[in-house]
Amino acid sequence: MVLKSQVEWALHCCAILAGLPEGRYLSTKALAELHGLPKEYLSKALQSLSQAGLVHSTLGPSGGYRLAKQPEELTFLDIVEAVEGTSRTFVCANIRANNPCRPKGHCDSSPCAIARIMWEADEVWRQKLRDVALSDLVKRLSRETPRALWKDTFEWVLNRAG
Amino acid sequence: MVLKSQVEWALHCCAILAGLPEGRYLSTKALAELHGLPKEYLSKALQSLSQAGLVHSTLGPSGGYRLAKQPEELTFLDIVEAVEGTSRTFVCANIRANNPCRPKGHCDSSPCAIARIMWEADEVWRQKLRDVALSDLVKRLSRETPRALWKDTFEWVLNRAG
DNA sequence: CAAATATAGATATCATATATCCGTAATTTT
DNA sequence: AAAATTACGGATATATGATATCTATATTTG
Ligand code: FES
Ligand code: FES
Repeated sequence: MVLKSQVEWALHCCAILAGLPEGRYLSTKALAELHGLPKEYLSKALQSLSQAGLVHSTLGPSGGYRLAKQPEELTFLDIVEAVEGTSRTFVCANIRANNPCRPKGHCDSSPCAIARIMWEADEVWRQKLRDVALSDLVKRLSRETPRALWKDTFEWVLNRAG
Repeated sequence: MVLKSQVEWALHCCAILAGLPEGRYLSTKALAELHGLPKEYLSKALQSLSQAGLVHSTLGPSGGYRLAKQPEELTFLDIVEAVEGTSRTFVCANIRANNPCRPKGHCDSSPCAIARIMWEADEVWRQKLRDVALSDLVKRLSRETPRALWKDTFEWVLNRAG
């Protein structure tokens, strides 16, 4: 059970877009080059972000993407779910219903205990991701990235931004 | 990103084995019938439990499986990881290394901030599952299952147990 | 008008989950 | 001793989803 690689891509891209000045846009092509990713496929991830309303896009030359909200208001969970979907990691196939001892016509009222426990674990996972804002990530990255690389990247992005 | 259905199967089977009297064994065939599952494939899940040391098996007629530990000492995480594996849900492909602004020969010391955050979420998920013992599940099930069905199932199992 | 862009749909490829089948060794029952 | 039953491992088949590419279209910039 592994998250799609698009999740990593989306997080990196959002971190870059968070550093973009107001009103500027960065294209799929630039984001793909910056991260060494297949442009066409990365495009799918960005479209997911767009459909989820996390980023805003414009067409034409000098078009591309920018964040639709402030980095403080975008959570990890927003980004992960935009790409990965919101469904739970555990699905209850209700195999308890196959018990041959079961009286015929018996109907289960509530979800079973197993599923509830597994879903609680899913929920703490989600809550943890909800507690981290995109701005928190940017802070950490700016602290951990070598100053020169951070500056060069910022300039590279501004150079490519429409 | 969905857990394999074998995870559900393994949890149900362990819950049944937890009710088995000391020294008795229950076969794959019986467990498959009880849950309406394909015997050959369920066998793979049970083999995973066996390899992880969660259950003990014997060969021959009247052979099968029993728990290798007390239900209080078996956690949800033990069972989930035995079937699903212990790898994390987020894998860092280190695409930050593809940044064209990066000085050549630059080497990353620590894991990146994104991966660390995602792994923290994985860890709270695991911790939540570690906090639930198999005995807790059995308690909940005995409370929520209709008394007659609970009793009939227990008898059915004893009837099939070697 | 020409170039660049996002978007959607179609398609291809690959990995994994799901499922079945068979052979072997061990054990119990007859 | 023979026969039946079982766990186990390996091989194989099928279905589903992830990964990746390609094309066509509409929109915007210059
Ligand atoms: S019946 Fe199996 S997890 Fe709900
Ligand atoms: S470099 Fe992308 S998550 Fe680690």
